[in-house]
Amino acid sequence: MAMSYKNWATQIKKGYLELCVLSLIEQHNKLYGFQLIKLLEELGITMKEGTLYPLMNRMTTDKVLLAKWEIKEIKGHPRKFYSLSKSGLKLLQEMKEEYQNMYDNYLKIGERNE
Amino acid sequence: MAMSYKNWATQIKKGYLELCVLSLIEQHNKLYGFQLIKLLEELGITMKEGTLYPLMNRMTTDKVLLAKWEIKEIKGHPRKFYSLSKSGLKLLQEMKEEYQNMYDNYLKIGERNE
DNA sequence: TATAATACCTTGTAATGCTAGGTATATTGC
DNA sequence: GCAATATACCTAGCATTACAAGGTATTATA
Repeated sequence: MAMSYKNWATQIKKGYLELCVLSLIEQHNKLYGFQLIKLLEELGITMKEGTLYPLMNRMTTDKVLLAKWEIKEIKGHPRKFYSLSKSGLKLLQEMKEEYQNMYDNYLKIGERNE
Repeated sequence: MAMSYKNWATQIKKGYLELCVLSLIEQHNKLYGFQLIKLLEELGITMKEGTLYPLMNRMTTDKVLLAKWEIKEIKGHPRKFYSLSKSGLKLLQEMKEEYQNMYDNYLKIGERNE
Protein backbone atom coordinates (compact mmCIF):
# COMPACT_ATOMS: atom_id res chain seq x y z
CA MET A 1 0.00 0.00 0.00
CA ALA A 2 1.13 3.51 -0.69
CA MET A 3 1.27 5.51 2.52
CA SER A 4 -2.27 6.39 3.57
CA TYR A 5 -1.52 10.09 3.74
CA LYS A 6 0.12 9.99 7.14
CA ASN A 7 2.61 12.42 5.69
CA TRP A 8 0.18 15.02 4.50
CA ALA A 9 1.35 17.37 7.22
CA THR A 10 4.90 16.79 6.04
CA GLN A 11 4.00 17.71 2.50
CA ILE A 12 2.29 20.95 3.26
CA LYS A 13 5.02 22.02 5.63
CA LYS A 14 7.41 22.61 2.79
CA GLY A 15 7.45 26.32 2.25
CA TYR A 16 5.24 26.97 5.24
CA LEU A 17 8.20 26.46 7.57
CA GLU A 18 10.31 28.87 5.56
CA LEU A 19 7.59 31.47 5.86
CA CYS A 20 7.31 31.02 9.62
CA VAL A 21 11.06 31.10 10.17
CA LEU A 22 11.50 34.29 8.16
CA SER A 23 8.52 35.90 9.87
CA LEU A 24 9.91 35.11 13.30
CA ILE A 25 13.31 36.48 12.41
CA GLU A 26 11.70 39.62 11.07
CA GLN A 27 9.80 40.10 14.30
CA HIS A 28 12.72 39.44 16.62
CA ASN A 29 15.35 41.11 14.44
CA LYS A 30 17.80 38.28 15.07
CA LEU A 31 17.49 34.72 16.34
CA TYR A 32 19.66 31.62 16.66
CA GLY A 33 18.64 28.16 15.57
CA PHE A 34 17.85 26.49 18.84
CA GLN A 35 15.83 29.50 19.88
CA LEU A 36 13.84 29.32 16.67
CA ILE A 37 12.88 25.72 17.34
CA LYS A 38 11.65 26.67 20.80
CA LEU A 39 9.69 29.67 19.55
CA LEU A 40 8.07 27.67 16.79
CA GLU A 41 7.11 25.00 19.28
CA GLU A 42 5.41 27.57 21.48
CA LEU A 43 3.34 28.55 18.48
CA GLY A 44 2.35 24.94 17.87
CA ILE A 45 4.70 24.54 14.92
CA THR A 46 6.95 21.50 15.03
CA MET A 47 10.29 21.76 13.27
CA LYS A 48 12.98 19.19 13.85
CA GLU A 49 16.64 20.11 14.03
CA GLY A 50 17.34 18.00 10.97
CA THR A 51 14.97 20.28 9.12
CA LEU A 52 15.92 23.62 10.58
CA TYR A 53 19.68 23.62 10.31
CA PRO A 54 19.86 22.60 6.64
CA LEU A 55 17.16 25.19 5.95
CA MET A 56 19.12 27.93 7.70
CA ASN A 57 22.25 26.99 5.79
CA ARG A 58 20.40 27.08 2.47
CA MET A 59 18.93 30.47 3.18
CA THR A 60 22.29 31.79 4.29
CA THR A 61 23.98 30.48 1.16
CA ASP A 62 21.28 32.15 -0.90
CA LYS A 63 21.84 35.46 0.92
CA VAL A 64 18.30 35.48 2.21
CA LEU A 65 19.71 35.43 5.72
CA LEU A 66 22.84 36.87 7.26
CA ALA A 67 24.59 34.70 9.86
CA LYS A 68 26.92 35.75 12.65
CA TRP A 69 28.50 33.67 15.40
CA GLU A 70 28.33 35.05 18.91
CA ILE A 71 30.26 33.79 21.91
CA LYS A 72 28.13 33.68 25.01
CA GLU A 73 29.14 36.18 27.69
CA ILE A 74 30.50 33.58 30.06
CA LYS A 75 30.14 30.03 28.86
CA GLY A 76 28.25 27.56 26.75
CA HIS A 77 28.19 26.58 23.10
CA PRO A 78 28.53 29.50 20.66
CA ARG A 79 25.33 30.61 18.97
CA LYS A 80 24.81 31.41 15.32
CA PHE A 81 22.47 34.36 14.97
CA TYR A 82 20.48 34.95 11.81
CA SER A 83 18.97 38.17 10.53
CA LEU A 84 17.14 39.12 7.34
CA SER A 85 19.09 40.51 4.42
CA LYS A 86 17.54 43.14 2.18
CA SER A 87 16.56 40.52 -0.38
CA GLY A 88 15.33 38.30 2.44
CA LEU A 89 12.92 40.97 3.58
CA LYS A 90 11.65 41.40 0.05
CA LEU A 91 11.23 37.65 -0.32
CA LEU A 92 9.32 37.51 2.92
CA GLN A 93 6.86 40.17 1.76
CA GLU A 94 6.21 38.15 -1.40
CA MET A 95 5.75 34.97 0.57
CA LYS A 96 3.28 36.60 2.91
CA GLU A 97 1.19 37.84 0.00
CA GLU A 98 1.29 34.49 -1.73
CA TYR A 99 0.41 32.62 1.44
CA GLN A 100 -2.52 34.91 2.14
CA ASN A 101 -3.66 34.43 -1.45
CA MET A 102 -3.58 30.69 -1.07
CA TYR A 103 -5.61 30.79 2.10
CA ASP A 104 -8.15 33.14 0.56
CA ASN A 105 -8.47 30.93 -2.50
CA TYR A 106 -8.98 27.91 -0.28
CA LEU A 107 -11.78 29.68 1.55
CA LYS A 108 -13.46 30.42 -1.78
CA ILE A 109 -14.08 26.73 -2.30
CA GLY A 110 -16.65 26.63 0.44
CA GLU A 111 -18.42 29.76 -0.71
CA ARG A 112 -21.61 29.25 -2.68
CA ASN A 113 -23.98 32.16 -2.42
CA GLU A 114 -23.35 35.75 -1.46
CA MET B 1 24.07 29.77 -6.84
CA ALA B 2 21.35 27.72 -5.27
CA MET B 3 18.00 28.72 -6.69
CA SER B 4 17.00 32.04 -5.17
CA TYR B 5 13.70 30.72 -3.88
CA LYS B 6 11.86 30.98 -7.16
CA ASN B 7 10.26 27.69 -6.27
CA TRP B 8 8.83 28.65 -2.93
CA ALA B 9 5.33 28.50 -4.37
CA THR B 10 6.11 24.99 -5.57
CA GLN B 11 7.21 23.93 -2.12
CA ILE B 12 4.21 25.12 -0.26
CA LYS B 13 1.84 23.69 -2.81
CA LYS B 14 2.56 20.18 -1.67
CA GLY B 15 -0.36 19.17 0.42
CA TYR B 16 -2.24 22.36 -0.29
CA LEU B 17 -3.25 21.07 -3.70
CA GLU B 18 -4.51 17.83 -2.18
CA LEU B 19 -6.62 19.79 0.23
CA CYS B 20 -8.14 21.93 -2.50
CA VAL B 21 -8.84 18.98 -4.76
CA LEU B 22 -10.58 17.02 -2.03
CA SER B 23 -12.55 20.08 -0.94
CA LEU B 24 -13.76 20.70 -4.47
CA ILE B 25 -14.81 17.09 -4.92
CA GLU B 26 -16.64 17.21 -1.63
CA GLN B 27 -18.52 20.28 -2.72
CA HIS B 28 -19.41 19.02 -6.19
CA ASN B 29 -19.97 15.40 -5.17
CA LYS B 30 -18.11 14.17 -8.23
CA LEU B 31 -15.70 15.74 -10.69
CA TYR B 32 -13.40 14.63 -13.50
CA GLY B 33 -9.79 15.65 -13.89
CA PHE B 34 -9.97 18.21 -16.62
CA GLN B 35 -12.91 19.86 -14.89
CA LEU B 36 -10.92 20.07 -11.67
CA ILE B 37 -8.11 21.93 -13.40
CA LYS B 38 -10.59 24.46 -14.77
CA LEU B 39 -12.32 24.92 -11.42
CA LEU B 40 -9.04 25.39 -9.60
CA GLU B 41 -7.96 27.93 -12.18
CA GLU B 42 -11.14 29.93 -11.64
CA LEU B 43 -10.23 30.08 -7.97
CA GLY B 44 -6.75 31.33 -8.80
CA ILE B 45 -5.10 28.00 -8.08
CA THR B 46 -2.75 26.74 -10.78
CA MET B 47 -2.38 23.00 -11.09
CA LYS B 48 -0.75 21.46 -14.12
CA GLU B 49 -1.98 18.24 -15.70
CA GLY B 50 1.32 16.60 -14.93
CA THR B 51 0.58 17.28 -11.29
CA LEU B 52 -3.12 16.51 -11.17
CA TYR B 53 -3.32 13.16 -12.90
CA PRO B 54 -0.60 11.44 -10.89
CA LEU B 55 -2.19 12.90 -7.76
CA MET B 56 -5.62 11.53 -8.66
CA ASN B 57 -4.12 8.13 -9.34
CA ARG B 58 -2.32 8.11 -6.01
CA MET B 59 -5.44 9.03 -4.12
CA THR B 60 -7.45 6.42 -5.98
CA THR B 61 -4.90 3.73 -5.24
CA ASP B 62 -5.00 4.72 -1.59
CA LYS B 63 -8.81 4.48 -1.57
CA VAL B 64 -9.18 8.12 -0.68
CA LEU B 65 -11.05 8.61 -3.92
CA LEU B 66 -13.38 6.39 -5.91
CA ALA B 67 -13.00 6.57 -9.68
CA LYS B 68 -15.55 5.70 -12.35
CA TRP B 69 -15.31 6.06 -16.11
CA GLU B 70 -18.27 7.63 -17.87
CA ILE B 71 -18.90 7.63 -21.61
CA LYS B 72 -20.21 10.94 -22.81
CA GLU B 73 -23.79 10.75 -24.06
CA ILE B 74 -22.91 11.24 -27.68
CA LYS B 75 -19.23 11.75 -28.36
CA GLY B 76 -15.89 12.88 -27.05
CA HIS B 77 -13.19 11.40 -24.87
CA PRO B 78 -14.46 9.35 -21.89
CA ARG B 79 -14.25 11.08 -18.53
CA LYS B 80 -13.00 9.64 -15.28
CA PHE B 81 -15.13 10.89 -12.40
CA TYR B 82 -13.84 10.97 -8.86
CA SER B 83 -15.79 11.01 -5.63
CA LEU B 84 -14.81 10.87 -1.97
CA SER B 85 -14.67 7.52 -0.22
CA LYS B 86 -15.66 7.29 3.43
CA SER B 87 -12.02 7.39 4.50
CA GLY B 88 -11.44 10.22 2.04
CA LEU B 89 -14.09 12.31 3.74
CA LYS B 90 -12.54 11.63 7.12
CA LEU B 91 -9.11 12.52 5.79
CA LEU B 92 -10.46 15.76 4.39
CA GLN B 93 -11.90 16.78 7.75
CA GLU B 94 -8.52 16.20 9.36
CA MET B 95 -6.76 18.15 6.64
CA LYS B 96 -9.10 21.08 7.04
CA GLU B 97 -8.49 21.22 10.78
CA GLU B 98 -4.76 20.94 10.32
CA TYR B 99 -4.68 23.59 7.61
CA GLN B 100 -6.71 25.99 9.72
CA ASN B 101 -4.36 25.32 12.61
CA MET B 102 -1.37 26.14 10.49
CA TYR B 103 -2.88 29.38 9.32
CA ASP B 104 -3.85 30.36 12.87
CA ASN B 105 -0.35 29.57 14.12
CA TYR B 106 1.14 31.66 11.34
CA LEU B 107 -1.04 34.59 12.33
CA LYS B 108 0.18 34.27 15.91
CA ILE B 109 3.69 35.25 14.81
CA GLY B 110 2.57 38.78 14.12
CA GLU B 111 0.68 39.15 17.37
CA ARG B 112 2.45 41.04 20.09
CA ASN B 113 0.07 42.69 22.52
CA GLU B 114 -3.54 41.97 23.26
C1' DT C 1 -6.19 18.99 -43.88
C1' DA C 2 -4.32 21.49 -40.27
C1' DT C 3 -5.27 23.45 -35.83
C1' DA C 4 -7.25 23.71 -31.50
C1' DA C 5 -9.83 22.04 -27.70
C1' DT C 6 -11.08 18.32 -24.78
C1' DA C 7 -9.40 14.54 -21.88
C1' DC C 8 -6.28 11.45 -20.08
C1' DC C 9 -1.47 9.52 -19.13
C1' DT C 10 3.94 8.82 -18.23
C1' DT C 11 9.07 9.54 -17.63
C1' DG C 12 12.59 12.01 -15.57
C1' DT C 13 14.37 15.90 -12.74
C1' DA C 14 14.93 18.91 -8.92
C1' DA C 15 14.03 19.91 -4.38
C1' DT C 16 13.32 19.13 0.67
C1' DG C 17 11.33 17.31 5.53
C1' DC C 18 12.66 13.93 8.38
C1' DT C 19 15.20 9.96 10.53
C1' DA C 20 19.06 8.83 12.76
C1' DG C 21 23.05 9.58 13.64
C1' DG C 22 27.11 12.78 15.14
C1' DT C 23 30.13 16.73 17.92
C1' DA C 24 30.91 20.03 21.81
C1' DT C 25 29.89 22.62 26.22
C1' DA C 26 27.84 23.16 30.76
C1' DT C 27 24.84 21.79 34.64
C1' DT C 28 22.69 18.61 37.85
C1' DG C 29 22.21 14.33 40.63
C1' DC C 30 24.32 10.24 42.63
C1' DG D 1 34.35 12.03 40.21
C1' DC D 2 30.91 10.50 36.77
C1' DA D 3 26.53 9.63 34.41
C1' DA D 4 22.65 11.96 32.67
C1' DT D 5 20.45 15.88 30.82
C1' DA D 6 20.12 20.27 28.42
C1' DT D 7 21.93 23.40 25.23
C1' DA D 8 23.63 24.16 20.55
C1' DC D 9 25.07 22.94 16.18
C1' DC D 10 25.82 19.69 12.07
C1' DT D 11 25.34 15.79 8.24
C1' DA D 12 24.17 11.58 5.12
C1' DG D 13 20.60 9.20 3.16
C1' DC D 14 15.67 8.24 2.22
C1' DA D 15 11.06 9.04 0.65
C1' DT D 16 8.11 12.04 -1.50
C1' DT D 17 6.16 15.13 -5.07
C1' DA D 18 5.36 19.49 -8.46
C1' DC D 19 6.58 20.26 -12.76
C1' DA D 20 8.43 20.06 -17.63
C1' DA D 21 7.96 17.80 -21.58
C1' DG D 22 6.54 14.47 -23.88
C1' DG D 23 2.67 11.19 -25.40
C1' DT D 24 -2.40 9.14 -27.02
C1' DA D 25 -7.28 9.68 -28.57
C1' DT D 26 -11.57 12.22 -29.92
C1' DT D 27 -14.15 15.97 -31.91
C1' DA D 28 -14.91 20.67 -33.74
C1' DT D 29 -13.37 24.48 -36.38
C1' DA D 30 -10.94 27.07 -40.05
